[in-house]
Amino acid sequence: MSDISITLPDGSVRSLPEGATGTDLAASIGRRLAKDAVVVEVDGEPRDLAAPLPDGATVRIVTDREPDAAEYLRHSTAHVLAQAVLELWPGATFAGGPAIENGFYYDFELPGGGTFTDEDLERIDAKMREIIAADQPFERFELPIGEARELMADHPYKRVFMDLAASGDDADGEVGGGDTISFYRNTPAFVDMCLGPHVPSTGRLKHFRLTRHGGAYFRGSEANPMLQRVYAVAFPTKAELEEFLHRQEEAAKRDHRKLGVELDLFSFPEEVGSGLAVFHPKGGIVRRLMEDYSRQRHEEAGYEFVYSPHITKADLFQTSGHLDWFADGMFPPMELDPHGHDQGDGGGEEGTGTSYYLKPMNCPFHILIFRSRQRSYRELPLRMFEFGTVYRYEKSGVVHGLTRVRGMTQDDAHIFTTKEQMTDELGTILAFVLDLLRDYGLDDFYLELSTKPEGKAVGTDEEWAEATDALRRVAESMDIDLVLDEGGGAFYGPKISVQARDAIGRTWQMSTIQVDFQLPQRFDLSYVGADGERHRPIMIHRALFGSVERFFGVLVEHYAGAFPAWLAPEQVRVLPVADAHADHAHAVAHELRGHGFRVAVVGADETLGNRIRRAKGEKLPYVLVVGDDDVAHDTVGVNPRGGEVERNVPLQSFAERLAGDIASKR
RNA sequence: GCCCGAGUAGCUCAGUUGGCAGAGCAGCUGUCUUGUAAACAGCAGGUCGUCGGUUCGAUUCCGACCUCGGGCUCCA
Repeated sequence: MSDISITLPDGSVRSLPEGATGTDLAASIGRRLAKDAVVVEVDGEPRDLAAPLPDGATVRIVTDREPDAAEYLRHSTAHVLAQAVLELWPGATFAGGPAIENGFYYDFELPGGGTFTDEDLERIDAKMREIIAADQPFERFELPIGEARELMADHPYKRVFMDLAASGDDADGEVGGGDTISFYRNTPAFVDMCLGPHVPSTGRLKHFRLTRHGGAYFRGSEANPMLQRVYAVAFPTKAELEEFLHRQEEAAKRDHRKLGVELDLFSFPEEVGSGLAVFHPKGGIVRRLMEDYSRQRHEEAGYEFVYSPHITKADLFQTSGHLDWFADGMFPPMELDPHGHDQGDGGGEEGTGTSYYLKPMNCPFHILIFRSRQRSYRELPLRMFEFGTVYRYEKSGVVHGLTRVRGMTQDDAHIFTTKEQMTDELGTILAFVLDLLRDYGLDDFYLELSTKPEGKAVGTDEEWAEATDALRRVAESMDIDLVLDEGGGAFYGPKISVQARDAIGRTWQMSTIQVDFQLPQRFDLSYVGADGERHRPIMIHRALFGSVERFFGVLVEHYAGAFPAWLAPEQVRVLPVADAHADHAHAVAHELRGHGFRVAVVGADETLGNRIRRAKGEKLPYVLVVGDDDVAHDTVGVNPRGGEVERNVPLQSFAERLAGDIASKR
């Protein structure tokens, strides 16, 4: 029997008997390695450890300490989940179950259209741990498609995957492109169709937790049946699992919906309607400061401020294309004078009066402002800015806190440029947007380029390509990661969106910048060029906050409710130790208010300790305590958020410190 | 919109064979006058999400609707 030679990633070569497997290779190197091995990569292709190695291959042994091991562990654990559910619910069938970020899921159809309950998750978890304790092997085998279909006779969704793959569509990644279909058998009763690879046996799988269950359409389409999905998280080590669960708890504490109530910032009165927020006085201060600073920066950057109404006749949205492409996202129209005569202004069938719509976007109004008179190339780029409140009829299941609402205010601008100016202007806009976001405390970004949405877009391929290229060039010049979002553009043009990572690493879509060749055409916009001829301007849509509401919610979570001094509703609270110090406390407050600071005094009706505790709960930047010493020397005791108490601080030096915090936006 | 779950005091939550509704915190009134994260006492506070049904009687059982949470789809 001849030997085979295997090259390891470090370049060394090992000789093994013919037919040797990854397991053999690992064992020949070391016991520890054999124990930790999860799968092997043969010439870059992942394979089971049990598969024979081909002569001359380069082989990397993936252990559970390496980052890419988690995906294999998750996928294998998904099989255990499927086995558990199929055992617990005789007659159940299963669809797909991929590894995802931090874990995996699996979709099932339970007999009689059943659904999972929270208690079911506990039963499934217990069954999974039995399967893992039994240390069942994952045994691979392959069948021709005909036999594969027979094997999966009771599992129609698996057969759909096979049929799709046979017709060249393996978008789900369930089957692979070969002539045969691979399976993994754990027990005589449980076989799952799968590309693999898998860990050698279920005993390798330990650190998972079932987290949620819910409905999910088969293959993600509303046209398909709804299946029952179970989600789980899974990690190679217990420490990583616990770390993840801990991060989840920390994120829950930052939830802006919870903090919005606790800090008295905003609410969603049921009487008003789903997805419609009201801002309370404290939230109002934060919001006004956010908006004021934005206005100031926009003014400095050459934007002009405009205003437009909340409702308009249907014709405007007919011209803009919104009624053709965005009608699902709009509130139904108000029918005015429904029995009157058609005024000839359109917006309804003959004799049915006029329809008015709540506006879902601000762009048509800004276009009308542009078109209100003849424009010269000397005016371009013309930058119009509005805090424009728009209304969108979001489907009932998607409304979520301030991040997904039905009424929102966009910090919306539309820039009209010549074709020649477009790329420069896009670069200026992107730099402006990133700079401003940094002032709001977000400084970790990546960019996403969204291209033409097939089937729901207006305009020619050439126009789309040109606009997309311009955006790509600008994005690439920023030295920030760029990812492609195929088909994610708006109906009128491609876009760059800025994704920001917050204090605990979650990403949020913030600003969008969209190039639009379409609306200028639809509204027949023009300007007079240096040549005396009429030319078509190009329009750029951009919002920096996205919506003020969403941005507000993101900032609450980013700062965990502890706003930096420049945004804090109350920057300083002065606490007299006893009533005798009340006059001094008020004098201190008066002095600080004179500097423009937001200050309150809370008298000595309660113990000092309790008043401190309340102020800390409200996450104020500074609490000042004044007692006998401070009255005598015109000082204050400074208790800063997240810092040590300082005594006998001269009032003036505290004022300078706070002014510094505010100026630096910290 | 679809699948699942939940709505009890301002907040967090108890409340089972269907029989007059509970706690802590917050609020209000007193007392206490305090040097850095919970002083003491008292009072008040609820159409038990809404509407209908079953019942002698419904917070409790049934139905519809509204709102919220999780998931799918969608999205600023």
